[in-house]
Amino acid sequence: MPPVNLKRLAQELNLSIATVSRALQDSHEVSAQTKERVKALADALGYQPNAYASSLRRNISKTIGVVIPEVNNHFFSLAINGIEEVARQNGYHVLIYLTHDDYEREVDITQYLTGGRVDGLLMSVASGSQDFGHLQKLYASKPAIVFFDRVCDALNTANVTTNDYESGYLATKHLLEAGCRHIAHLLLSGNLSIGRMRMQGYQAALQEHGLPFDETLVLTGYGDDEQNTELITDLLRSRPEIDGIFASVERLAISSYQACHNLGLAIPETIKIIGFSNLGVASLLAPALTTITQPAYEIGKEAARILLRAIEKKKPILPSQSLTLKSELFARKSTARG
Amino acid sequence: MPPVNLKRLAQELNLSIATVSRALQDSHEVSAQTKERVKALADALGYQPNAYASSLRRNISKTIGVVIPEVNNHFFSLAINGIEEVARQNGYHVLIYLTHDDYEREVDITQYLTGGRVDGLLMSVASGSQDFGHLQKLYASKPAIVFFDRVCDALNTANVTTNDYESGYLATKHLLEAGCRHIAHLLLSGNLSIGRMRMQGYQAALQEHGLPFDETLVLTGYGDDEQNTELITDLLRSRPEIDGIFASVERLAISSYQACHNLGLAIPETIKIIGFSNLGVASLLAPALTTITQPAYEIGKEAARILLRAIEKKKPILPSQSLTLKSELFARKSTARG
DNA sequence: CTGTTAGCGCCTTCAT
DNA sequence: ATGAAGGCGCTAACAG
Repeated sequence: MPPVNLKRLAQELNLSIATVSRALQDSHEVSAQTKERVKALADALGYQPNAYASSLRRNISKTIGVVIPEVNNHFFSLAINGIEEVARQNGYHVLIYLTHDDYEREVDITQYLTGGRVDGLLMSVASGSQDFGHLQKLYASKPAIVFFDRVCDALNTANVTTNDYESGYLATKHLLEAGCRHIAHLLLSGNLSIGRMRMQGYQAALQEHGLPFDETLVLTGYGDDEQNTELITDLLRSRPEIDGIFASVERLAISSYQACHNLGLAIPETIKIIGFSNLGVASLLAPALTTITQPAYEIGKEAARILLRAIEKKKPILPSQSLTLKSELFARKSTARG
Repeated sequence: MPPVNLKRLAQELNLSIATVSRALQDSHEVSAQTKERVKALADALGYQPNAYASSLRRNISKTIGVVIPEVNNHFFSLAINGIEEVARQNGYHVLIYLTHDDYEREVDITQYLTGGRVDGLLMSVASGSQDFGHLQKLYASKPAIVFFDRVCDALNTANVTTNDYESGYLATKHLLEAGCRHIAHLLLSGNLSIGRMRMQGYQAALQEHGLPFDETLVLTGYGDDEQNTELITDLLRSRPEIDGIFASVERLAISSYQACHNLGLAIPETIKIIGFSNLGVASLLAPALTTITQPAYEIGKEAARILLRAIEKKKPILPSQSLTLKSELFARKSTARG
């Protein structure tokens, strides 16, 4: 059973390979009749063009890469959802790579990608990355790159982000207006642009309300959830004046919730918690926490759109194409009873 | 600036393309000295082999595809984690495709994949799929396939699953032994093997305890969470004798939790809930629900291992390589106070 | 040990 | 409207 390729089709139809190729591409310079014959046989035999031959010849792979820290995270999985959607609609394939927030892996991965395997790249940088040499090298090697959420300002390309500064500001203001006066701020280690932005918003809101910025109310968490719960529990125990918590990451909001639970502190009566969340856990808890939700799905879609447009038009991506989408604040649903 | 390919390296070194190629592959038939020279220059110029040329020539793509319903789901995202891990360790790339549990899309996707783009495939079938013609066609067209979690028995290949029947049985037994006598069972529509197995376990446990199987206690939910919460609320209102719920899917467990909350039914005093969950939400709630957790990460890893081994050895995958991993039951953590 | 040759399957001038 | 021929970058069989 010979393979089904252009040669095979050509032989069976007594045509040249070139004609068959053109017919399948709906070229104007092929008679309608021939087109029909060709397509009919192609269908019958289930012809599928060899993607690699085509890529090699045309120097286009119709494939994009997605490099993110992890997928087991509502934000990123929703983003992938959006990316896959846009890619599929445009006939693109999606390669996925996970860095696990590890700098070494990120470097490794970017090296694979230097080989023309992808036409473009969507990236959210690992929290551990301080040096961006690997990204610069990758960038120099061709593929279009769009960053989303966790961006790298060292490259001259577009970013799709959310209004992190403003969100941090609004979250804190929300707590202040609800009467909180001693608001702890929780964030993750690593020097992500995101964390910095949110924290600046937090500081701005405090300042606007004439409250001092107390560094000892800022807690930096790590990877392990249980450990974070411990840290927060300790903080709450030693600082009983704390009446509000602003968690810059969903997992820290959950840990806060559990810490309060462990200490028997009523939410929201004694302590109010507001945390970033992406249709994840925080809004399902009882009592539900107030959350700030990033439009993750839309972020993925928009980032993919910018990337694909640039690829199709063969134009470089400009920083001016960057987009900032708005996060939304969801106040706790009243836990209706009856 | 000419491109960095074998030709370029060969020219600069006054060697033939073949020798350069062999040197970069550490072939035994190249002098150590030449190897050094070649590698040095390759490094200096940042040579990266063109993946597509190599794939075309060798008819091997070092790429696998993952076809799953969705990624925004703890089970699948953990599984991808495992898959990506194993793939990366073996130098494979991972293409991802989402069906959104839609039969049409699944058919579309399997058609793309018939073109030799991937060496193998990991799949969890869409819940809507009744006809497996597309899978049979795909299977006939070459690539190795391993199913995980949601399998398709129509193909003669390996499956990686969990002990669904046993889990359903144990979950129900757990409730029975805790004193429940009227246990509702919640599952999703679609005729997935998984749902059937778990339900059978449920029935077996009831029978063993001499309780009748009451069809009116079985509720089939749909895609929308809020709607499901409504359905469950109605069920609980109209059947106040219900004292236990076995949810075959995490989202239904959450909906049950919220329905109880809405009705003011105490968990676990009035109603005990046990639900499948994958390090997701259910165990974080307060009170925490008892959960059955599938080893999703391990499932992904094992499925990928079976697949890659078969690809590397160029041997077909046999049903006898199927694996059944065990789910674990986690009783609710005592919500420690103080 | 190294070089020459011949494709993998496809697309694209150039010729007819 | 069709065909013939060359080559994308790489590998592998066959010489020497």
